[in-house]
Amino acid sequence: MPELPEVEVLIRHLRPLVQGRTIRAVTVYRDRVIAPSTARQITQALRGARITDLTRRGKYLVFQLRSARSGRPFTMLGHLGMTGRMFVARRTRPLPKHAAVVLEFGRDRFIYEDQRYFGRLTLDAAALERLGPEPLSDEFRAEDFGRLLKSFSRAIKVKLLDQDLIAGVGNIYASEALFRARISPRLAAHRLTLGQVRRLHRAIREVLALAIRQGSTIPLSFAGDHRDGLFYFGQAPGTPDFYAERLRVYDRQGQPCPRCAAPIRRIVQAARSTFFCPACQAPAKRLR
DNA sequence: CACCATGTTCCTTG
DNA sequence: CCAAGGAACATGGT
Repeated sequence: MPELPEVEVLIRHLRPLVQGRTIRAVTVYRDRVIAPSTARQITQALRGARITDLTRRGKYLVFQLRSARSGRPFTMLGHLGMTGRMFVARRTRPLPKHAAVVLEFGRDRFIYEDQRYFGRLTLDAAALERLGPEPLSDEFRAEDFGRLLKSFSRAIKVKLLDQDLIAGVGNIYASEALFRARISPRLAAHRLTLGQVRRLHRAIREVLALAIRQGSTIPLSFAGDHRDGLFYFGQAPGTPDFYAERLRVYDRQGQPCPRCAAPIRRIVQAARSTFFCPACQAPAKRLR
């Protein structure tokens, strides 16, 4: 679920459900996800506070709140890690097994659930300061991107995952963007030509924008019983797997490349899988 | 038992 | 301080 497009689709669904709501009580079931905040701190700050807005930055969810006591605005940062989910449900529904934090609104409540607890819901918003440009905004420019890439010898695929360089690209869309740009994932970042940088810059934007569009259009599943319409929860049961279908190379090793029919390959880079077409994304020939 | 998983952070080494 | 490379985090699926 959680790369930039999935988080974007999530906040679009969630914003109208949380905006204007007052938090009556807070329960922290797993301290690790609120670090470095403490349960005491978070409970204190959130009780009585009102959620004024919910936005996205990279893969982070940015909750804007207003304190009950001081009237001051403050920020809470959410991240889904690998397996996190955030949704609003009736208070009467049973909590998921891996509920990490619950915010009570009254009849409804906001639930952050995370099987592996790699995600976050914290008052520490420092992580935002390090993030690179937002890829779908004007601050992401091919010239800057190319200049940045000049200082790294690591493979371009690995650098696409570096949130300091560009915010929001993860393991799936890194492979997808490189495929679209016809660039080898193994090419050293500082060796990209200006033309390749331009193609990659464009491909990143296209891949992410397309995923948001499709994520907003495909039949989504709402809530645990798939009926009460309260939250985004992946795709509806019984519908085709558009999520996998729309990906051209990710998790498709051995299948024919959609462009040239050569078998897609899987390699490991920085301990993560990379998928690519060895023919379409061949490294440039060395002259000698 | 083995390996794999949409992510980030921390540690060591150079 | 910078960059590379790897392990660690925690749980579950195959």
